[in-house]
Amino acid sequence: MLELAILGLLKELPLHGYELKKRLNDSLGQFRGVSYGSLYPALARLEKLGAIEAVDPPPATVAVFPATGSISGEAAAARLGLRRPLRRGGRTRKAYRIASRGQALFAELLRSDPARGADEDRDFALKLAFCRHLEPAARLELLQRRRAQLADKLNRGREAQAAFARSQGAATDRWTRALMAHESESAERDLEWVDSLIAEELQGGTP
Amino acid sequence: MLELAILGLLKELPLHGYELKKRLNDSLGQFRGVSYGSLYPALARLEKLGAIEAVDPPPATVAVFPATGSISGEAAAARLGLRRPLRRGGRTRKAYRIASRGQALFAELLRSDPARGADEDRDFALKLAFCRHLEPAARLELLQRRRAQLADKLNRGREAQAAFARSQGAATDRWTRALMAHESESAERDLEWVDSLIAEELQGGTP
DNA sequence: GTCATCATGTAAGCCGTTACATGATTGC
DNA sequence: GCAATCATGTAACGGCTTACATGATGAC
Repeated sequence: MLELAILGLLKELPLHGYELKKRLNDSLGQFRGVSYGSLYPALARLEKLGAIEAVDPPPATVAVFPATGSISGEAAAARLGLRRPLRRGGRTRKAYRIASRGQALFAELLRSDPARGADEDRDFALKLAFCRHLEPAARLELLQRRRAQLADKLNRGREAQAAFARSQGAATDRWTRALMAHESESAERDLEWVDSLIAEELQGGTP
Repeated sequence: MLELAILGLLKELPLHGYELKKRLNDSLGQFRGVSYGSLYPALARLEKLGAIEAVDPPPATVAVFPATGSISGEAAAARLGLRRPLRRGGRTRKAYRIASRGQALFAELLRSDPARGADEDRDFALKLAFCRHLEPAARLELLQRRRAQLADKLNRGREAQAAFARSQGAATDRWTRALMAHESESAERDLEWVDSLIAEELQGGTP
């Protein structure tokens, strides 16, 4: 999952690890708490696979250099092979860009079978955040698989609720009862929401 | 987290690994997909800690022997030290019961700081499922910590939403927009729900 | 000159998954 | 006798967290 997120972010623009971590931390909610100890090894793995490659003139922070100016200067310096320590930021930055194998891997991960168990919500959220890179049919499939997943979850939830109601615990444990009811309601709402996304998708645009 | 769940289940009655897994899988939703490869080592860890101990006459499956009959027979056999292979089930079962250190560990885990990051939802759900074992003040604290956590999440979500709206992506990526909006709504509803639990708690009973 | 921030990495340890090994009992 | 289910474990592997090591730049 981390790989998918990295590839998705690098698909938009080359970034170095530190910046990547910042974006993972505050843009994709699921990666709050991702640490260098997992990010850098993940980058190393992806580089070894040939999915990403170090890009010589790391583009400066977007906000600072708005697409004009010193970037071309850095590119020129890079062409001359200077590779000098960079102005902004400490220790030499190592920016990565996505390679064509990475594009393929990204597409594959985005279509891959949904995670089973506890990660399924996050898995879907991540894929949805990048589903603009899918063609409509694949996007629809993503949504429909999620729909099935939620329907399953709802069924299991209702069964568990019913079983609990039949058991001796139900009388004394109002918290578990409340929890189960709330989880079922949440699943129902998620289901309705996914249905609305599917409906939008089928009529090809915002309603 | 697995330890807490195990202790919580063993607190009600002694169980062997296989049965424990079944209950984890279909009673506690979060442990769908927990495997023997994690369950048995967890039991071994807990046993080494002295939190649980093997109990000699493993009680037969609850539904099969409703609290009368062969259980006392097994207990008698155990007193005689027969320890013969058990009637129901294959390879000799090894049931565990919670020990007093386990009671302490359970209480400690139940009051422990909430997980940070991706696991926070599950962490809370699990603790709520066992919070009947907490005294009212500790239960209230659990709920209030969860409340703070959700308020935080909601703030971060709204910020991310606002940041996204200001960025170039908002125009083209309706899925990310929808995702963020839905996640904020979910967090709001969770917050209201926790508030209702807190209110119930403060007036000391079901409303 | 020193502190905060930027920046990259490694090492130890934990825990979880998958796959494998083993074997008893029940029902057909 | 064979398959399904019950039952317990181990081994290999992967990946994440925490903590540590290192070092440059810019602000004060």
